[in-house]
Amino acid sequence: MNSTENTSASSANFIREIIDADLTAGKHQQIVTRFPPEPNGYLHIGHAKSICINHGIARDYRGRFHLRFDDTNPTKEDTEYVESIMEDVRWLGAEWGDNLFFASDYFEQLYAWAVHLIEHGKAYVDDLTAEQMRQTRGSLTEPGTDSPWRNRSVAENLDLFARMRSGEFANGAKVLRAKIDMGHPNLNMRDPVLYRIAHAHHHRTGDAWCIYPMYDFAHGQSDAIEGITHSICTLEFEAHRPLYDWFLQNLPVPAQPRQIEFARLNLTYTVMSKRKLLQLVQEKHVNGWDDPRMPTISGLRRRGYTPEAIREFCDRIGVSKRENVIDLGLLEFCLRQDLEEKAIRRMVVLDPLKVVITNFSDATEWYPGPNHPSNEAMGERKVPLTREIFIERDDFMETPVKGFFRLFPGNEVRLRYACYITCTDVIKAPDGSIVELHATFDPESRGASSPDNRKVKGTIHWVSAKESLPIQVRLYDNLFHSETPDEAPEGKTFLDNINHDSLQVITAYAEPALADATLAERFQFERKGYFCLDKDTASEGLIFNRTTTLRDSWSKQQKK
RNA sequence: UGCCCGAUGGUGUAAUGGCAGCACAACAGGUUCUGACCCUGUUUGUCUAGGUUCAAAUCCUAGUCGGGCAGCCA
Repeated sequence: MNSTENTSASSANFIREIIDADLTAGKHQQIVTRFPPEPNGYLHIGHAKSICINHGIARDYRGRFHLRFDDTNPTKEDTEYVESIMEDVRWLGAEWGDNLFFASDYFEQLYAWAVHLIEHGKAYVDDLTAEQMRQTRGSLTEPGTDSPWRNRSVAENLDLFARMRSGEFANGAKVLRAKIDMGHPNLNMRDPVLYRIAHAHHHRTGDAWCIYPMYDFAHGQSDAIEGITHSICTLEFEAHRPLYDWFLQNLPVPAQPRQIEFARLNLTYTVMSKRKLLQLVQEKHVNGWDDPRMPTISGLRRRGYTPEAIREFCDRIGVSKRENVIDLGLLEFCLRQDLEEKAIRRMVVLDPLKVVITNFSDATEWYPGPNHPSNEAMGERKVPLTREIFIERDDFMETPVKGFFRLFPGNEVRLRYACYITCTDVIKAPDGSIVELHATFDPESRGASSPDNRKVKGTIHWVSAKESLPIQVRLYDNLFHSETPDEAPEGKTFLDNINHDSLQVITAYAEPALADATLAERFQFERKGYFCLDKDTASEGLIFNRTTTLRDSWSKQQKK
């Protein structure tokens, strides 16, 4: 059972080493992990990292994975978030089975444990205001001072705490604090607040409570109740670990979970804090939590990312305690790797330039093309060729630069799957802009190869002008033009780093077969990128999101 | 200024006293009915200074730099 040989791709990391050591020491029969979101926002790619770590460990060690909502602050939480979080975790493939929990389910037990602390002289009701408490907490360099209410009798504390629960006091009038050490070098140990009064409606417990436990008083004990063996969280909770352990040692809890911290994920060209993401949504810099430019799970999903790509990414970035900023390029690499295999190939012209094949009849000829270049099982479809077609405007250059081997006057290229054409004329508007091209095709090249096997360097995609389908395409770019949007100069904020050209909506022309697209499918518009149908399609006609572009060594070379 | 944590190519991550490896990126080539995919090759690294040791990325000491902590948020 204590298998350290992982069958999956997940690699060893310092957390797994700790678990291996604990197993070797005989501390556990089974490993139990959990993902503990607060339902106050949507999940993002950083949460995916945590989910993958926790779920991956439970899977590889044949243990259990719990989904537990840390819902101890009714003023910020909502069932809308509970639902979106469950959908996202499930979509990522982290199954929790019957192990769905809520910290609010433990409120009664937590209350009993608070009473236990009071009875043992380890907690007291304090009448200090929030402001007074801040002033007496001391500073980073100076110790705090004891509250004048610190030495109330057990009986008085018991009475007061019961009255706090019964609703006798107003918000903020009193709190329950642990009696630890106001001079402790770790600020979290300076008599931390355990319970605060909040006459607020809770999304699950309704109006049953008007006092709510703080995170510190709820988290570790919830872990203990569920038998969590390793409570994995991010670095900012490191300073809370002594307190986490203090509760476990001073309360009759059924287990002794171990907290382990790792560094959260940071990605270039994006922000990851819940507060900032919420701000982007509320101030309408994006169109909701699932805007395809958002790093939220729902945004990535709508953009066309796959759970497999995200999981592969989380696996590759590793786990450590070191601050990190991962190159967005790695996420895109994982995406392309997955989509290359899954995407159905289609031809779509995003920026059309009309070409008249002057020696072509008025008939429509249908040519077969595979749905995938190396997976025959994906089948094929037929593409209609007519006398007038559209090609990509940038696949033509009147005066070609060095190295350009697509269409230019006198040059022959292959129309993918169809035939060879040679450009004969360039038709221009009075202002000099190119409005149309004339070309001739080689009848011998039908099927996209010729009997003489002559070399045709360029192959371009195209659609029939007559038989194509206009579709709306949404082209996305990074939401921020800065690699590190959080780093704004004096007087500026991350909002000043927003890329205002991150969304471009165009009309493109697609081959007829694309009309059958479904939400579940992924497409590669050949030579242009990966795309997927957007959910808006239902009401407005076919709408596609560009998930990401293809690697493009030509344009990269041109920029030099 | 107190306590805690961290530091390996451009980025991320291995090496757990014994040849600094892998991936992404970059660069150069090959292949190609996608300038995609795929294949081959190249460049780039142990924060600094001492110490322990036959041997240090790894252990010790000091420093430097980066991060976290003073919510009745999580």
